Amino acid sequence: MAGVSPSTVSRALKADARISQERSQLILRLAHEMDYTPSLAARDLVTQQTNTIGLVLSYMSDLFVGSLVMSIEEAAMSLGYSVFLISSYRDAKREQEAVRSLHERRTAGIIVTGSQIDEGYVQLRRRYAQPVVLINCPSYPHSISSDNLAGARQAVEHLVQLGHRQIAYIADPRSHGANLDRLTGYRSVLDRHQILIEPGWIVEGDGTMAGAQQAVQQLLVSRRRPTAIFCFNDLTAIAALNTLSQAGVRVPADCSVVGFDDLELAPFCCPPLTTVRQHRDQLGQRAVQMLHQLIQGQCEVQPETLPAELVVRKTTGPAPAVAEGREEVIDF
Amino acid sequence: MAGVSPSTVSRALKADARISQERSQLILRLAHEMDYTPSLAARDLVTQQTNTIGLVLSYMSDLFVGSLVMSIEEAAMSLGYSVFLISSYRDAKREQEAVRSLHERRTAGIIVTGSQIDEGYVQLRRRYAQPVVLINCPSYPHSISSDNLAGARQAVEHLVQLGHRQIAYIADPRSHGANLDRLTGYRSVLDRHQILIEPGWIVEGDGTMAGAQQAVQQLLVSRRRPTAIFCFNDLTAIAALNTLSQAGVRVPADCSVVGFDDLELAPFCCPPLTTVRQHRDQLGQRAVQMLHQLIQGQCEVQPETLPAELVVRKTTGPAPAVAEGREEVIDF
DNA sequence: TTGTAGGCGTTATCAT
DNA sequence: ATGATAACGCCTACAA
Repeated sequence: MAGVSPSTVSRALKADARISQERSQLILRLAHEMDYTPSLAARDLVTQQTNTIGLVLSYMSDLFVGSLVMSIEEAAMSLGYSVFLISSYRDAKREQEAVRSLHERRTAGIIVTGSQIDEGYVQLRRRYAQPVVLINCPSYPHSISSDNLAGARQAVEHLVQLGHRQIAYIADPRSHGANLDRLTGYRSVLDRHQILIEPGWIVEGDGTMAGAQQAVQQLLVSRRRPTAIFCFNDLTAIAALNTLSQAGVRVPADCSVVGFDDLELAPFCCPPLTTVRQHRDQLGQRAVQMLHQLIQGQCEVQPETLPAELVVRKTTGPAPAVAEGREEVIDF
Repeated sequence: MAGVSPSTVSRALKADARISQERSQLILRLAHEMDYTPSLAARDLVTQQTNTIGLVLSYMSDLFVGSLVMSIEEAAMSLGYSVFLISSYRDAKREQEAVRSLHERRTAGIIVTGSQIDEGYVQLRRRYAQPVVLINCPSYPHSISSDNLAGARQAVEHLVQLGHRQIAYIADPRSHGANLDRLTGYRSVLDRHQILIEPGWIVEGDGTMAGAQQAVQQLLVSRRRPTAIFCFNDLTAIAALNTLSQAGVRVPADCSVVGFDDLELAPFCCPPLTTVRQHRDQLGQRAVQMLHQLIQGQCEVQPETLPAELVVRKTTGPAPAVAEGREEVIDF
């Protein structure tokens, strides 16, 4: 159309140095007029590189994941990558299918969050050429995680310091890695203080808020009601807040509640939620940086753990002074 | 590797009929052993079609968007499409850049939600070959929208029926389309009932919860406090609930609150939130179906509007009996 | 049932 | 500074 060879057009479009001004101008103008856009597929094919990274995540509608994705997108963009997202719905099959399809797309590398496979990637790593970085799976060599253990410890220690001895934990079985660490942190603090955990005080939701609600209801009908609840995450805590309120249990006067994540929502709960902050922006940023290093062939990257810290707001307070000793006799 | 021609391998991999069993088996086995995965870029290039649709959205961390994306992904998958997501951050420049990059990727079609360009796509449509479907922009010929107008009317009518005469609206200027419709619905109901809207009763947030909080604070210091607040969306309503509670205003005794969206979160607010339900699953599903029709060359698609209905929970109640007549004299 | 040949749209290499 | 040529990895006729 411009009466020049494809090579010349190619050079004009990518602002190659060795091309005359006038030709370049002409070609650029024509390209604009006819709305010509080069085909990425063709370019990727000959270049043998897609500047795209794959991101596998659990659910799109998860607030934690949502802001994580934003930080990943931003970091990726600043390094010149596009991001291709796939949801796994916390299903191992779908997760593997997602990774396979990213392999098909020849993405430069993959970030996985909320994995159901976890260490399984050490094997996938050999089969597939693309490097993989996991978020919140510290046992994997290439991973970035929040310090779930320390975060949970701070939360529970805070409750113990407030005088609580009857502390429950609402788990999320779907997030086994993070869940296990938080549970371990919970247990370790209570152990250290020689506080017994009643069997019925560790309850499980199903991942939904309705599930969390049911878990709280179990707690409410248990023989000894806990005076404090440590929740796997903020959404669980919000469900707890609501359920307690419906049951006439005042927070924090009758029962304290602690969440995990520190979503944007947390300060706007009623009352504002005490929770453990995860630095989602740094998690995403470091994950992309690590992946970038791996893509560039640097193999000596170390797994990283980012601090998680307690943010005290209004859902935690002193333990209510109930007849505790007597009840203990009844229970055991 | 199998000692056969590329065509044979190609046929085996896509289960072509005309190939012998044994060869096919062999090839499939070898392919599996050496972890061979065909290159999508090469296939797309020769096939001249990517079975991928592009999805441009405002923010990943928006709960409304999140569940919309899930329904879109699901519908797309069932029709054999992959989905490529890009965030626009409600910025017109980034939105256009997103569309350009999807054009580069030769996606089969594009869905846009939270557009800042809106009707601008009627022009883009000619320049780019890919069909575009907009969500919540009823003025565009190819669009699926919730009935924002009717939804807002139901919400405000509900408040009027409860005796409220001093009703405020918290707007979100970033979502101009939907915001305008909801504002219009709000106005029309009050007009019909010949209820005057105090100038200070239409306030704007900045899209964040903190912004919504400030908007509510403006309302609280206004000369005549509203007895009810209609919020642009649920997150705004949650911020309102919190701010009112902090200020010692009881909901719904002193002030009623209505949201919009009916997020999963809504029933778990304190108190559970009265809101207008948008059928996000249907929005997404219909959007994909419409796009699919356009991709297949059917041009006679009509814009669609999906019903939005009020869900009454616990944040709305009878208007408090204050000395209203007297104050009116003071104010005017 | 299988192989051969051509081409998808781009870039890289080598000439000119 | 520009053009010709080959190649990227795959698919689709067409021929055998």
